[in-house]
Amino acid sequence: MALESPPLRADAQRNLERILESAWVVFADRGLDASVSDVAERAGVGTATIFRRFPTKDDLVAAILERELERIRDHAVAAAESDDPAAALTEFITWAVATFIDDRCLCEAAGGELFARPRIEELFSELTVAVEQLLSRTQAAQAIRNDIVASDIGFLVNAIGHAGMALESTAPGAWRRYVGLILDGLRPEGATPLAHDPPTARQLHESNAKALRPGGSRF
Amino acid sequence: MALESPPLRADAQRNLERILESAWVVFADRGLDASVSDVAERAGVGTATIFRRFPTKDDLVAAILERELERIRDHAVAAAESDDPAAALTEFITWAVATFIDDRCLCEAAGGELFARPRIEELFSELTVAVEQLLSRTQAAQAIRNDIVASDIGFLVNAIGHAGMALESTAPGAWRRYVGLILDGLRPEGATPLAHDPPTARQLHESNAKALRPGGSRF
Amino acid sequence: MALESPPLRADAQRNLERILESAWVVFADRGLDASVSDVAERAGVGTATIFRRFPTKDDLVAAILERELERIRDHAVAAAESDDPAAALTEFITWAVATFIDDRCLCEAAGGELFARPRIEELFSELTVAVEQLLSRTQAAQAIRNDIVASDIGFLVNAIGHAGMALESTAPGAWRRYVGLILDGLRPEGATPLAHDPPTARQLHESNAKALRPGGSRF
Amino acid sequence: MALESPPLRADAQRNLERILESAWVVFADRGLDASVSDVAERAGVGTATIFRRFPTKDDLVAAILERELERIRDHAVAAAESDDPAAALTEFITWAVATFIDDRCLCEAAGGELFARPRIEELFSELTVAVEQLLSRTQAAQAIRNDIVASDIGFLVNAIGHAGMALESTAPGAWRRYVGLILDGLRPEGATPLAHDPPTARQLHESNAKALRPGGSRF
DNA sequence: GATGAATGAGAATTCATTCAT
DNA sequence: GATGAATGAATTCTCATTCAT
Repeated sequence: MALESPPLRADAQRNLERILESAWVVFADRGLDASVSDVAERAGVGTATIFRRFPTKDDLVAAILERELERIRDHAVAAAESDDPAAALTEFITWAVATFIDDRCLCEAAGGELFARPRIEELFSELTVAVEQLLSRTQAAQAIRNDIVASDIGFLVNAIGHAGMALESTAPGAWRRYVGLILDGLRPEGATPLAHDPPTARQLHESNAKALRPGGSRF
Repeated sequence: MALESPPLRADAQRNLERILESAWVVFADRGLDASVSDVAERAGVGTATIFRRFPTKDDLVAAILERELERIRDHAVAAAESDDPAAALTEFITWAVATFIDDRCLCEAAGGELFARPRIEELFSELTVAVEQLLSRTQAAQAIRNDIVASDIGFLVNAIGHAGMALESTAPGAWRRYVGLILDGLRPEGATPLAHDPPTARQLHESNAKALRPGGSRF
Repeated sequence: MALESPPLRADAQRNLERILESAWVVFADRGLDASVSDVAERAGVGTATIFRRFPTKDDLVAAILERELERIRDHAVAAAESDDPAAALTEFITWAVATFIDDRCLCEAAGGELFARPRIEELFSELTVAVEQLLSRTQAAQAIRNDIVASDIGFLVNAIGHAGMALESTAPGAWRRYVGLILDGLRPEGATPLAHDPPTARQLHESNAKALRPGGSRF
Repeated sequence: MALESPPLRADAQRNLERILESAWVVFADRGLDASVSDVAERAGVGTATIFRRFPTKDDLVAAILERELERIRDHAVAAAESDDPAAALTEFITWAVATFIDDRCLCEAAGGELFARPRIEELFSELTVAVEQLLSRTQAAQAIRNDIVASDIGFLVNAIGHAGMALESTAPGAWRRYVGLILDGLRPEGATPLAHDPPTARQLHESNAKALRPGGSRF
């Protein structure tokens, strides 16, 4: 993620990748309560090897989140440049929810205190800019109501993604139903005034830190 | 939580109530990661007293959930009998989301393996019946699209409630915005066909058991 | 140490005493780097039992220090009331050095950050008052130079005690030689003006916290 | 620390010097609990480079101690040849205490098992000879009591140095007060017979090995 | 019946030392 | 010859649950 002065040695690079890959699988699968030992075992390394690269468990989780957020941002940027913004918006929201559903880690960390980290804030901000642009173009095409802002999309993706994930094992794909419902609600036709201002992007990711984990890190 | 043959002694009954009350406050406030000792301390009893009534922590949490579900079911039943089903539905959804937001316990447990317990399944089933009835009457009044079923309401309340809770500390009340959006999506006007069948009530609460806690209880 | 509202149960009291006794032996013997597990093993209890009474290892060590400081204070108070203050001062210093030598724990903790705890500060302050009184009476009898204050005695006891402890295994009792030397230096005859003001009592025990453990607790 | 057959390559020599310099700074500053990695980082070398030259951390610390002891011995030798032995003795003691206070490494290692190493024993012995000579000349001038031997000076410097170091952060320079007191105690006037024979030089540095670190190396 | 004490099984994290490049 | 990566053994501390009083 960051620029390491000397490029990592070949074997270390391999291990680092195995660690990230394992952490991604383990945390996506079992959630953030999974232990670092679980990650280490899957990666075939000792726990100390992980702690060498990632001084705390939070650092490891943050690294995974960064990769995920980079993917999401990239997707949003591409969507913002699409010829058909309305279709691109629909596709982006659907894809983003699917991404949440695939990754418990993303889902559980969403809005948590990890989002206060500079790099993550930065990515989040870039993501917000891209979505804002996508929304503007869609609104210009009158394909979405005008009172919607980027943080609304963030909220809804998180909400549907989180709840949809739980449903995935017994009713796979059911989440698509709710994405459809949300999209219907976002259309300009029949829109009624909304009861509250949208949260700012900062409110969206700063909040939960205190709400969900009053005593500090959950770990 | 079946009835024990001999009715509880007066002091035991008092203790039981204090335990439930304390557990409700503590878990609603600090989430399910709060320790049993915290509950015991607030209730002014020893931990062993709690474990006598509730063999495991899960049993205690389940008892709380039952009480919450009873309240929600009662509210739904009343709504189902309202003279103005459309208004009653709106009010019920709003109230239910607010209830989720007020109660971290409900929020964190929603859809988890605790929902597989018989008594909770039963309550859930009663709740489903009431909501189904409320929906039918609203649909008869053409105030809501016809492809919506009770489990959809359950899903959406859970989704908005969970995500809204996290937002509550920095953007209090912002969740009302999303309730409004959902309600717009539920209106018959401009509805587009949905991509997937709704989950069954059973799917809605059975699923997450495995999805969220593959390794058994989180505790 | 503190006043517990309900007196401990008989077995718990026994365990608590075994824990304190074991901790005293282990820390006195092997120093503060000894692990809590070592203490637990010697006490015949699990580590969690120790952490139940003493939330952190520091708390356990502090409890031991309190007991030691109480003994030292009591001794000082008795000395201050002696009929022969000069003899009492000599005896007190000798006894205090011997106490240091017997207890690595006292020796290593002396002046550390544990001394910032209220109860320990309080005991230290009481000790200081008693020594001050003992000194005044001895000075009135012209048996000790007038420029000596209580913190000087504290410093010297600590210095000779610490260095003497190391010597104890190969030259047992050799420390008495240096107590004698110090006492000669404290006599009024031939005293030359001292190069520096004495530290205050606070300086004496506040200092080392930062000097010796810049990164926080040593543990 | 014997001479390796082939003289070191130029770069290796440079590295060795940087390691020693860094270790001296780091250990003097942060104490012996500082990690080998810290030393390596400051030296700009890998940890393995350190362990190539110094098979264990103790070996590295010993190397530092040797350099310090060499300095102290040199100072003592110079003092022993002074024209004014009494003044030279005072100056030497003062300087030695200051040296202890400046160097946590020296202070923490003093008397520990590292002093059992041949090269350190040798240096210690040379130091003892020089101090003995300085003492003899001072005693001949009747400027110091006759019952004082070199190991006494060692003990006292260690004692005042160690305790003084802790005081340095809040009462800088206060140690000079105690050097003065000690010097008063060393004067022939008013000397009373001492209670114990002096330790031998060997006792002075062999002892602590067992006293302070019964379980082997602290590291 | 009720209590608080005891515990065992982890969890994160650190560090001296060894090994592959 | 030098490097940084890897590791295993410790250490402090937590918590659901069981037991003795």
